[in-house]
Amino acid sequence: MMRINRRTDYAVRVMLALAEHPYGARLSSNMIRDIMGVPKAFLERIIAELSKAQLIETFPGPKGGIQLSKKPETVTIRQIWEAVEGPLSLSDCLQNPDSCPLHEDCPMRGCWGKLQKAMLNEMEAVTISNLSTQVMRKRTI
Amino acid sequence: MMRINRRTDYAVRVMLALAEHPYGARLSSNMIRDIMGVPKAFLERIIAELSKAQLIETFPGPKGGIQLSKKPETVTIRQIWEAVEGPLSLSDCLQNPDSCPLHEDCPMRGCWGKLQKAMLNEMEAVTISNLSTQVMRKRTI
DNA sequence: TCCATTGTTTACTATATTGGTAAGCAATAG
DNA sequence: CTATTGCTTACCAATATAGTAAACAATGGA
Repeated sequence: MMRINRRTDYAVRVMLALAEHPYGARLSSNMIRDIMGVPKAFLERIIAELSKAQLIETFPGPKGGIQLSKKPETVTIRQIWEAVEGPLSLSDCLQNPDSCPLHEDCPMRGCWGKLQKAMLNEMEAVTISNLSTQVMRKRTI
Repeated sequence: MMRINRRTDYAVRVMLALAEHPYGARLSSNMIRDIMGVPKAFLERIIAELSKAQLIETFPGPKGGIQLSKKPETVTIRQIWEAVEGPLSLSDCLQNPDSCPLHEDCPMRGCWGKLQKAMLNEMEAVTISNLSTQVMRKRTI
């Protein structure tokens, strides 16, 4: 039914929870779980993936936690997406045309290729800073 | 991993096979299977769905088959998508905000809402006529 | 030093979705 | 009447998803 992955959704929530605090603030995974309602064990794996992609820095131990590794204005949805899912590929045919049963004329490639391009453009245009200021604006009205 | 549904892909192929013949031409499901490489039994179910959505007309019996019920310039990818998958909803939160665990401030709604909008715009902009002329152009070069 | 607190890693599991098959039914042209 | 077409339903295997559990590693402070 073409839904957003729960993991991806959670990953954006994590980044957003961080973006809603002053830059450099360090949050524990328990705080994020409480703010964003993400199951603990699942959350920790997602945090590890965001860390591997260098979108966040993590610190173990008491007073440890998680913080953004770059300014929220520079973190796009696409980056978060790729951190947890890898590059978007709506169809095998797109990255590997040879595998396509309809060969080089495949009209599907144009169809899904354009759709994928539109998605990537949109995901690249939105940063977690955009999203968090939207929330702020809503809250102050 | 967010892939295009095989059913949706096949549905577009069916429509495209029809669009590549003169308007009003009637193709049997076996012909479409051969042209587009879609497994027979699966194909027939997809055809039934396209028929229910009134994108095609079907005729049983010898000399029966399938034909477009409207001009290919007026058939968009979005229509085909919705015929086999129902309306796009990247997240429950989008159609039913009350179900959202993060309530009315949910920043995810903005995020995925914009992405969904971009996808729908793109899918609405592309018709099977567009796609089939692209193929034709490619073939004649 | 030891312990509580944090993140890391791996293995496992239940459920849903996906992609597909099989078989029998219904309509119809000749 | 029969061969040819589409229609419907039930079923199945493989995979992906969402999540749990448990053992582990780092580290700051008493």
